[in-house]
Amino acid sequence: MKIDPDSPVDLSAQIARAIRDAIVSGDLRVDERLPSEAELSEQFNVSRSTVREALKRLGAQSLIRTQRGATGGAFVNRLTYPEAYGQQITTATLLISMNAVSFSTACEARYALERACAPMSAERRSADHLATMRAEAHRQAQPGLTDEAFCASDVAFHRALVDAAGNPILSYQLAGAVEAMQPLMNMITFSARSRGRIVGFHADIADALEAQDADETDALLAALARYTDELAQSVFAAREQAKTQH
Amino acid sequence: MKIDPDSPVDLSAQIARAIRDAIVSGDLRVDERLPSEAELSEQFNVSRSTVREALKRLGAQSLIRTQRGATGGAFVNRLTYPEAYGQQITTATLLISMNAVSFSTACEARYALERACAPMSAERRSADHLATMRAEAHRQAQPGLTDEAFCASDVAFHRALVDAAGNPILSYQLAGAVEAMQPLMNMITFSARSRGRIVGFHADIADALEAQDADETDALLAALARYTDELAQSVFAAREQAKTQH
DNA sequence: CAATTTTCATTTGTCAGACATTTAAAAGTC
DNA sequence: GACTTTTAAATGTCTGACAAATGAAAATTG
Repeated sequence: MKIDPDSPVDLSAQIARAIRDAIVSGDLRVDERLPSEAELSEQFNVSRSTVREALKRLGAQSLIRTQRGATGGAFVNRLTYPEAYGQQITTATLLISMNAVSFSTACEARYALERACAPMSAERRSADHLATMRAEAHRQAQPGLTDEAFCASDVAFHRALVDAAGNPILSYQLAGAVEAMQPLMNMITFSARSRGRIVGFHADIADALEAQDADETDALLAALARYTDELAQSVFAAREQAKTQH
Repeated sequence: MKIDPDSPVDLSAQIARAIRDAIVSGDLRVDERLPSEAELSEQFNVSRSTVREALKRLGAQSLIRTQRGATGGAFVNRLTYPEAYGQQITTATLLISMNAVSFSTACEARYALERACAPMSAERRSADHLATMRAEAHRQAQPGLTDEAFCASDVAFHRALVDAAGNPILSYQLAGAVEAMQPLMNMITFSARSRGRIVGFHADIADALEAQDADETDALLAALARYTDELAQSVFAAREQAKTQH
């Protein structure tokens, strides 16, 4: 762990890097306690504040957790799936919103990834996953649902579909793609008719999964992808026209 | 932006949260300058060190960047694709290494996702992508290549395949899946014979993409997935046997 | 002796004030 | 006008202090 005080890079960034490397390389094991802030500041020959700033950086990436008190300190954190999901979702959401990603691009990516799960989901789907999907489809058919609630239920449906594949790495990867679409989906107002179509797709997908029919599931997802994109395009076009007339 | 000094949550975490929310909600726009540390410490009624720790947290997530000097300060950072790739890769790598994810699970996820790209890659592949893939396949055939170099080239090949789909969101999502596999792949020693098979697959995939044959590409990727997993299983089994004999 | 309470040392969280360094704009100089 | 110097503002770092949490050891009590 070498630190260069004359580097143009902040000391706290260098220290964070050194500790991160130690974690990634396995030098520091999960749940192992790091030296106290005072010890670290002595080791690296910097002030305690600088060490603290480095530790905050690592904490923000869920690489460490800290605990106060006598036996407290900073511990190497086991990155859990929920934590990784969360990071994945915020990153993907920001990436999309800050880079003017088009609806079509995001939609294409999302459904391509979902279709990658379809064969495994069809093979391994449990009764639990099917029940969740049917419950969400039922919720979506309720009248008086706000667009936000409809989209949230849509996300829940698709997450169940992905989770049904029984591969946690896939679920983690897909979490970002599915959830990050929600802000874009929320831009659309769904008519009763379009909601009806989507719910129909969802019911058919649940049926296909129950029948363990991978090809049918894939075809339905492809059709749903096409319909979603067409719907969005027509909504955007209508909005554009209203603007020019106005 | 409300801060509660009596909350069990650290003040710096609360402040980071408040600023992050302002960024995500669009209250703070890209490249907009945040108030100076002194101003923030007055606004939130905390010391400058606490504000600084909050800013370091945000910096670690690439949400802000800081600049020294008269016109310096903290600015809302536009999350670029390379930055997002990097975060995605470290998170995915740590998730796999810290949670004892099996080779089979990671391999299945990776190839399922890659196959999701295949139809688009076949349709849109450019001469550039094909050239990259052929160059990497050629490199992989060179004798005397270390296992690490072989794996690195393998990653480069597959990233070109993914990038050929021409969907940046897909590329971003797949970066994690492909790169995070590398440490696992590095655990395998590739015999000349198995390298030959893999290079053969790569050449065939490049051919199929050039011919814009999506079905053939998909079939080859599926076969490569199967071969990779079998290879890993036999390597692990051999190692296990050697251990018990020893 | 066992259970409870108290004390205490350790560690992180926060604060205040100082100085160093960087940077661009303003002021001065030729 | 072009160049140099000064200056002000901002982040980066350091020092020293106190608050708060927390578990372990010590003291107390029944």
